[in-house]
Parts: sequence; structure tokens; C-alpha cells
Amino acid sequence: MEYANVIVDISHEKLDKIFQYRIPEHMKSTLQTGMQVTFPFGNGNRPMKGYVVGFAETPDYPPERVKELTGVAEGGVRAESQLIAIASWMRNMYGSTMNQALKTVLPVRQQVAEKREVTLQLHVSSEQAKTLLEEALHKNYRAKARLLAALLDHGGSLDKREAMDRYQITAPVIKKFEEDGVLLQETKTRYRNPFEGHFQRMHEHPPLTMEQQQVVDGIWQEYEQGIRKTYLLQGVTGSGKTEVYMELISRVIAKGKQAIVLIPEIALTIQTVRRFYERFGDRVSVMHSRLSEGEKYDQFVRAKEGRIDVMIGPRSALFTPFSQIGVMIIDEEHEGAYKSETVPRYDAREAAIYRASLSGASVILGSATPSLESSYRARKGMYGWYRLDHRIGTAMLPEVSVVDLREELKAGNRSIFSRRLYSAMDDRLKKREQIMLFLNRRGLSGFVSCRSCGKAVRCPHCDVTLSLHQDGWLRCHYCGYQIRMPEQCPSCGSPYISGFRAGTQQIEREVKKYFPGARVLRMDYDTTRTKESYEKILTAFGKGEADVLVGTQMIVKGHDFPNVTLVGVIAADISLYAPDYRASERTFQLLTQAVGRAGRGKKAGEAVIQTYMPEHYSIETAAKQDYEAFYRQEISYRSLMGYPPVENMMGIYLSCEAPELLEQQAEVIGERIRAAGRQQLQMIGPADAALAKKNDRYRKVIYIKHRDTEQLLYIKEQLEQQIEKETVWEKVRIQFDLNPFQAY
DNA sequence: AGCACGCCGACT
DNA sequence: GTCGGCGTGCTC
Repeated sequence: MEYANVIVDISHEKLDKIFQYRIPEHMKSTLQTGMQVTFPFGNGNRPMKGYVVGFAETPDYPPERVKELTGVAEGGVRAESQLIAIASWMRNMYGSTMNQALKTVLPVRQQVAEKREVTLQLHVSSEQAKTLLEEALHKNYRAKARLLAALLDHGGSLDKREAMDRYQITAPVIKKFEEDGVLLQETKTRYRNPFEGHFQRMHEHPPLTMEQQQVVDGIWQEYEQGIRKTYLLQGVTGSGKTEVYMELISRVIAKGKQAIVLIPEIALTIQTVRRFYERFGDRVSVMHSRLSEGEKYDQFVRAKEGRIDVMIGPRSALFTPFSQIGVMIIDEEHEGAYKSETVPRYDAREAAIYRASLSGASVILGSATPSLESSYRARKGMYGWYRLDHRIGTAMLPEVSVVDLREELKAGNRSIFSRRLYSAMDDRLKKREQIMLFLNRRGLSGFVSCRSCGKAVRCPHCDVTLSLHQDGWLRCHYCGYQIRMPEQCPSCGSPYISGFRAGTQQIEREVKKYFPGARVLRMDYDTTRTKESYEKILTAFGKGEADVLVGTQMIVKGHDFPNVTLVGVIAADISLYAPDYRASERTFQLLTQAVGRAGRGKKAGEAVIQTYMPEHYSIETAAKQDYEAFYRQEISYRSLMGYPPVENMMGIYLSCEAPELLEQQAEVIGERIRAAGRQQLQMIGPADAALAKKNDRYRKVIYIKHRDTEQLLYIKEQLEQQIEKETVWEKVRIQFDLNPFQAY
């Protein structure tokens, strides 16, 4: 540890890079990533502050020009320090460069310079300005004259950017004028609050139920004793987890602390936002993907300046620059959306727990169907564990029936609706009640295959099946490649080629065919591309403008439709075929949620699950709404196979345009892992990835498993060190993924 | 962002 | 000669 990598605390593109400083002897033992330090900077060696983002043994800069750090800046752990420490932790844990990690954690840094709007304001009377202009012209101060003329032209105020671009004014000129009191620089500080004025703050809220109160008391008692830990809050759908969150948040705020609430983007509806606004007024802020970059940045600035206490948002809200966090909530913690799909492939739950450890916060993981990881840890005593077993009010859990589609086929029913589902739909439509039809996944079901040779039509770039759309085109959902529906099989030339099973569009068509009077809404990635369409469809359905809502998983997350009394799952086993070890867990969660959509109001609900595998435990236990039974089966499977959470797993992903080179390098990595000779380490592969080719790059995977995460991280570090020095890896890309969610 | 350097017109 | 405005380049 001879040199420290430092970023400078000035937001300017030109300085947005890493500078290296020598570490003085007396600081070597104490200096850590994330610390705020002081150092001489620039020609005049003016004192500057910055943050340590890493270390180096040898400088990448001429050593004689490297200066020395002066010291550690006072003032405790600031928000930035915390975020930089998280970046460093993520880099180490999930594998990425420090730059990638920093970009994830400080997402607005680059945009700061462009986004800030500075106005130049004339600070003298226009008479005086004219005199100054005369004088400037006379003395041949051309830059000053240009600026004065421009200011007078624009009624005394001018955008700084415009002044610099259009009138060729440079910074020193503006600065001189400012010093002489000729003009003022005004930075726009009016931050836009995206929901301002939409909601009224309510100072009364419903009292907690006994069950809720017990949870709040339990957690709060420990908080007051100074105990900070992670809690699993397992509450059935409709049990009021949000009330518990809000009560804890308001207590934390009363102590001068802040709160972060993570929600999967999909669950971030107006209703959720409203509840928080009604409780916390404009001390709450919301992040979501529909905000512009500028609006997102504004929200972070508001947080940093202490104008808000609560931030709600998806994964990225985790990096809100609060300095004193009291509690972090992760709602629907089982959701795959918490695992990043881009490098660094961090898990927001783990990152939240790490951030909580830095800032002295407690973490609450909430779900009706907790992830296996969280359940496992709760049972091992690593997390506190609370349950909410009762729905609020009189709502009852729905009655569920499972239909074996193989039997339907035997009985000669070739439609996508079983007789059971058909008659239930018929009944609801007559009663003017609403129906949701749920298809586990788009794409998987819309493919076209040949009845002669059995081959499906695939994307030539990505090696996934193409999906047939209503307009007669076949499309790839990864890269967008499209072709017209062929007349003959591209493989064998047979004319017997056709669409197979149903996508959401086909279901919509079938509903219209069998129930001509029914009004149908469809919701999938196609219909929700545009900005507000998602909200619009849900609102329309909520108002009863349609009888049937057809959709993929997005329709089953967290929306209350009291008039829905029937939920139909078209083919429950589709998601069981996903090529990864979490397929059963995901299927159970999806089915449980889908079933939970029925009967949220006063009327009793019913769910019909159609499947080719009624005997599978995911489907059996979901039908009974029996989480415990599912957990027991699934954990024994994970234990038997050595999958997480019982053991830890790391995916090593390789991709390359040349398949031979890829094969060769995958073997190299495999050999190095074996050579590392770690005890009890299991290696799977190298093998073709689930998506063996994407965007013209071939892909291979290697998985390594070990009970101990440290051993996996050790292997990763060894590999990273070797790779750094070799040039092959410019062609063969390599990524690491700790405890992956989706198959690569 | 903010500092120093150096070019170039203007004035003693 | 030299003073000062003003553009440019650099910062470990």
C-alpha cells in the first residue's frame, strides 16, 4: 500500500477520473477505501478534498510527479464515503472494475456538469452597463464588450452555457465581472418534486392490528437497545406489511434518521406512492424509471441536502446519499429485480445489508413468499423473523383447483381453456365479475415449430426460439431480429409448420372467440412499451372497463382489484422449464401471487391452475398456499444438489465472437480453477450457456460451488489477477456472477 | 473548477 | 519595454 487512488470532490468531466497520491507513512495503517482525504492539487497546490477509491503498489503516473496526501478530512463518514465503500465492496464481491462499481453507486456524477443551469444576471443598472460597454469598446476589451452587449440584448440575464457557446466567453471573464460586482451567477436551485401537489398529507392513519403492532414492538424494542440487524417479515398477501414499514419509518425519522424503501419497479404504482405521501408529505421522494435523468438527479440532491427523510424506489434507490440511515426496507424481497443483470451483478439485498452495517441501520426484508436464502437465514437465526398470517379485514384466501391438461387432451379438448376454466369464466362473465388470465412467460409460449422434424424456428444471432406475433412476424426477444412467418420449415422444407401453444396475444384472441361479448385488455411487454400505458391499463381494468385482463407476470404483482373473483393460470409449468436451479422457486412464487389476486374484496375468490405437471411440488404447494411445505421440499433439493443457499455458487461467464478461441479459453479457466486446488470446491462445465449465442457472440459458462463464499471470492481474485496481464481477454470477455438468478 | 502561462494589443 | 486582458492547458 504505497499509493492511494483518489477521486477529486469537484463535479467536472475533466476531473472525473482517478488521481494517484503517495501515502505518508503515518497514514498507511489507517487509510481505507471510501475515506475522505485532503491533498495538494494542481499548479498552485491548492488544498483539495477527495475520496479514496482504491490502492496501488506502483503508480501509473511518472513517480517523480506524484504528490503526497496531507491527511484524512474531518467530519465523520459522509454519504459519499459510504457509497464509495459500497462500490469497493461490490467490486470485490461481484467482480467488476472500480470504475464500473463507482458508476453504479454514483450514477449522476457525469451528468452533473451538463445538467446544472447557471444564469448570468447583470448586477448594475443598464445605464451603468452601457457606460461599461463604451469603456470596454474603447479599451479594446473585446470579450468583456461581447458579454456586456449580449447581456443588454437579453434584458440583463443570460444562460451561462449560451454565453460560453454562442458569445465565446470564457470562465476568467465571467469571474472577473463577478468579482467587480458587475454580474451575479445564479444557480437554479428549484428542484422539481415529481409528485408535488398530487396528494394531501394525512395526519391520521388507521391503527395497527394486534399482529402488526407486535411486529413493530418487537423490532423497535431491539432498535432502542441499539441492536441493528436484518429481519425477515413474512406476511401473506393483504396482511398489511406496508403499515408496519411506515410505522417503523416514522419512529426512525422522529430520531432524526432517514429511511430507504426498495420496491421492485413493477410494484411502484401510484397507490404505493400515495400511501407514503399521505403519511410523510413532501419529506418523501420517489425514484422510478419514468423520471428524467435531471429529475432523478434532483431527488438525490434533495436527499443530500437533508430536504427529505424517506426515499422510495427500485434497486438504484439504495444509493441515495443519506448520511444517517435508520432503517432500510426491501419489499417483495424475493423478486429477481433485486439482482442486477449488468456488471457489477450485485444483489441489492446483500448490498443493503452491507450499507446498513456502515451506517448503523436495521434492514427489513418483506415478502409473502420469501426467497429460499432469506428463509434459510431466518431459520438459522442469522435474521430476526416475524410473521403476519392474517389478511386485513374480511378477505379470504381463494379456493384453488388444479387441472391436468393431459386429461383435457385425452378428453378431446384442444382449446387452451380447460373445461373447468371455461365454465368458471362463463359464470363470472354472467355475474359481471372480473377475470385475470395469467401466462407465466412471454416468448416461451409463442414459438413456431415443425410437426415433421420437430425443430423450432430460432434466432440466428441469439439461439432462442422466435415468437410469432399477431402481425405475422417472428421476432427475437433478445436482439429484435425479425422474419416473416415462413411457409415451409427452414430445416426440412415441410409445409406442416405452425405456432405452438399460446402467447398472450393468442389467449386474447381465444377469449374473444369463445366469449364474443367479453371486453379484454392485454398487458405484456408489447402493450406497456410506452410511458404511461402500464398504469393506464391497470387503471382501466380497476375501473371495470374490461372483464378480462390477460397478461404475463406483471399483472400479478401487488395490485388490488376487489372485483376480480377468478384467476386462471394458463400453463403453470412453463416457468418450470427455465434452465436454472431457481425455476421451482420462481414458479411457486408466481403461482402463489397469481392465486392471491383473486378474492381481494368482499366476494370469495377462485383460482384455476392449468398444468401438464400437477404432481410437481411447486404447483401442489402453491395450490394449497402452503409456503412451509414448499420450503421443506425445495431446501432438501438445494441441499442435495449443493445449490444456494445451502452452498454458494459462482457463475463465470465467457463470451467471444470466435467459437474456437472461446472453447480454448474456457478450458484455460477450468484448468486454472482445478490447479488452485481448493478443498471441497466443485466445478461444473465449461459448458455452452443457456443462451449459447447472443448478438453474434458465442457464450460459455463455468459454475463453481463451495459452502464458503470466501473460497469462491479467492478463486475469482486469482483469476482476475492472471487475466489482467494477458491480452487474449480483450477478445474473450469474462464476467463473474455470485449466486446467479438467471441462467446466462 | 481554478490556477499559471503565454500571446498580443495598448500605453509609458 | 512592460502592463493587462484573455485564451489555453493542466491538474496525480
